[in-house]
Amino acid sequence: MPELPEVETVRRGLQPVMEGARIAAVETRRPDLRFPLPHDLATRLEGRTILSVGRRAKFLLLECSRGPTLICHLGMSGSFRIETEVPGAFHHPRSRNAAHDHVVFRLDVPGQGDVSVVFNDPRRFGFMLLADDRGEHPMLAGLGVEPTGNTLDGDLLASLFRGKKAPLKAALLDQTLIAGLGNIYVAEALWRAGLSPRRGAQSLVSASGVATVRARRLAASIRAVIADAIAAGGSTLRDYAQADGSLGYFQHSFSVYGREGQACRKPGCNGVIARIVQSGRSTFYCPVCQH
DNA sequence: ATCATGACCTGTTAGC
DNA sequence: TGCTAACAGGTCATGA
Repeated sequence: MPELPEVETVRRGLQPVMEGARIAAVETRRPDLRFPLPHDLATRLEGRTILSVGRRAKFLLLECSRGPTLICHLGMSGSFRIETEVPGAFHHPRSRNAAHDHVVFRLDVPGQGDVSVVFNDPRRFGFMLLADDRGEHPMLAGLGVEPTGNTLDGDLLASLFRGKKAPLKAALLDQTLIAGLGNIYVAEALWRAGLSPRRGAQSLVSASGVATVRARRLAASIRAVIADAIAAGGSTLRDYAQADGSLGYFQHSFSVYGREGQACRKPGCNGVIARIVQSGRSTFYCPVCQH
């Protein structure tokens, strides 16, 4: 489900409640998600104060007092919801299915009293890990650059793609190169850049190793689509919702994702969006204006 | 090393 | 209407 913009949206929803809160208790309703939950999850976290709610790529990072950092990944179907003890309070769209509530954080929130943050994940592709006391973990060590901010430019993209035989689609999904893009935003970025997902990644590098105009265009497109999606609160597919229950609306801005058979939205282009499979995943693109 | 594929799970939807 | 197959935003382990 969640790519970087969705995880960032979740982070922003959790931050006002979790940051500064004391973890009173951690309840785990099953021993594992994608990986076994840390056996000492509760004992390491209970009694600690959450110092910050951060994000790296698609990982949420809860940095706690006196050491531990909880690393959370939402996988495909993970979500958090915030529950206050007020009767009749708002119902999160996913709270219907409490069978998939796997981890509950009981928090003591200054000024708000008792609040629970519940992790729900039907497919259980999500996971939670504990980093060491420096906030480091092998799962984070190999991650590439963030596509936010202005770090990612044509030159950096060219250096990442040098010698890469993989198609652009696969290279952009590679979290060790750029960290945080997923199936939706790769498709959208390539459409904005007018580049075919089938084009070899190394074709964006000139013979001398310098960024081509295509590399610059793609870097700009990636940054723009990620920034736009974050500003829109991410994309809400199916009934996925943010921690506060509200819905993102970037899905209304999709140019290619999920639009097979529909007209290309590029002004003046008469193409029809196609769907192909690359690396076992759907790729949507316009065969007319993306080369 | 690099790349593509299958596996992991459940829920929803498209199609017969 | 009901059953089945395909598909879903991610990542890891495998084998070519």
